[in-house]
Amino acid sequence: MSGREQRVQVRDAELTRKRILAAAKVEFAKKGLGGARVDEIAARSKANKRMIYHYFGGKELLFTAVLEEAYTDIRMAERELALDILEPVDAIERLVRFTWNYYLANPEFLTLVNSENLHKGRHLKSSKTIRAVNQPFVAMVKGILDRGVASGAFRKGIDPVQLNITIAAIGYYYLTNRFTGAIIFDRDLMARTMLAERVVFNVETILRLVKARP
Amino acid sequence: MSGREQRVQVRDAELTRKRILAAAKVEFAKKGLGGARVDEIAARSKANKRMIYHYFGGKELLFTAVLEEAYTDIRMAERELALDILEPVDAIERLVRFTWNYYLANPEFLTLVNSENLHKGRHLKSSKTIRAVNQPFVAMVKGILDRGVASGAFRKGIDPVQLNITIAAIGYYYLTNRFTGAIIFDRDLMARTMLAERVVFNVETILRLVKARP
DNA sequence: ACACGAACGCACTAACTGGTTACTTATTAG
DNA sequence: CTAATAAGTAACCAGTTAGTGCGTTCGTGT
Repeated sequence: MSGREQRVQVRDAELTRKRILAAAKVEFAKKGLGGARVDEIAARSKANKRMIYHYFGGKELLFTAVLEEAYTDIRMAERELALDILEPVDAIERLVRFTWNYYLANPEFLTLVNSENLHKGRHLKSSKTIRAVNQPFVAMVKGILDRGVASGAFRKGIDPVQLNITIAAIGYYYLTNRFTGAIIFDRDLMARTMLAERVVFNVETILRLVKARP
Repeated sequence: MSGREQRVQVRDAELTRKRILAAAKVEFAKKGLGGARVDEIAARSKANKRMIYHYFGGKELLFTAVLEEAYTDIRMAERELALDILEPVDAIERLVRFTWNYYLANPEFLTLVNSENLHKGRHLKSSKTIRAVNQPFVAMVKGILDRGVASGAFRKGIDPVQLNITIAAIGYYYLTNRFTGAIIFDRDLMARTMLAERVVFNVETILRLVKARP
């Protein structure tokens, strides 16, 4: 029982960077870019504030890094769905369910995207990562749509961009606006039954939109 | 030409209050609750900062007042649509178009709602105004749906709350996330042709969802 | 063993920021 | 006309807040 039982200080640049990024994601998601506090991120990550400037260069650059990571994560998860080997109808339904579940499990993603749009996309405008990571996804949805049209399952002339936006919209809006929604509709929108009802409704909405025969 | 050509100081409590409220709406919509600055609101409204505390009691209470006004405005506009005297199908289409146009013409509404949801609906939770102003609207959409089912135009079993949310969602998401959207889809989502395409798509989405026969 | 760069931490600051105090000026009831 | 009240202002304050200067400690290549 010697005196020095203090935590042995281990230096790990990559780990510290990751701790800061994780703490920043939580803080930015909870308070927005304007409301987030650099000191709070430092405290939460158990890193010194000085390290934030060392690794990221400032609050705005840290925010950019958080956004890039968030988009990379969702697109990586989507890639694992392997939608390109499914029947078109199944692929679309799976994408609708996945999108819903991802938003439900990662609500920070929604507030981060909202924050970035409040700031007119300024942080991602020049990001190579974002474009690189999103293009394959958009192309894949177009692929599903084309296969569906070819097989006669889907009707012609659907813009893949509009479809993509709509699939995201019906899940995203319900969840980001769940607080004002609960007040306006006087219901607990996060109750199990309501959530279950919503996915079914969303799948129905999208399938009715794309299917050739109802 | 006597010396005192200075602006004759006119005192008008109601006008000052309105100027503050209008300036606050702009500032909160642009920067969010956390990013908005009380001094900026004072400057923009050409009122003394002290007046903000005099009329509203503080930043958060001012934010609450802005939100209440924003919701009152949209519901007032909706009431003027007189949807209850239209054929169900026309009423729904008109509502979809109105919602889209309102969001397009009043983008502050979108960011204000986003901001309030970032703060978990804390400012509107106890607001009587919000509930009072929204309930007739929700009831009216339910009315349209019931009439449509009765006439055989709409299919049975559609939850009016889910429909309401969906109509808002497909317009709202496209517009609030237009900046990240433009980056991801590499298109100007605000171009005339894209906007026109979107309303058509939205009407199509909702009509396919509610109609009994396609 | 040792030197050197990278990781880390303390303490500070200049500019803010929400809110207030103390005071002046216009309006109006009687 | 005047006293009371409400509208309006300037200056200020205490607490934050993003960002830094500078010194210390650790790990590693030689």
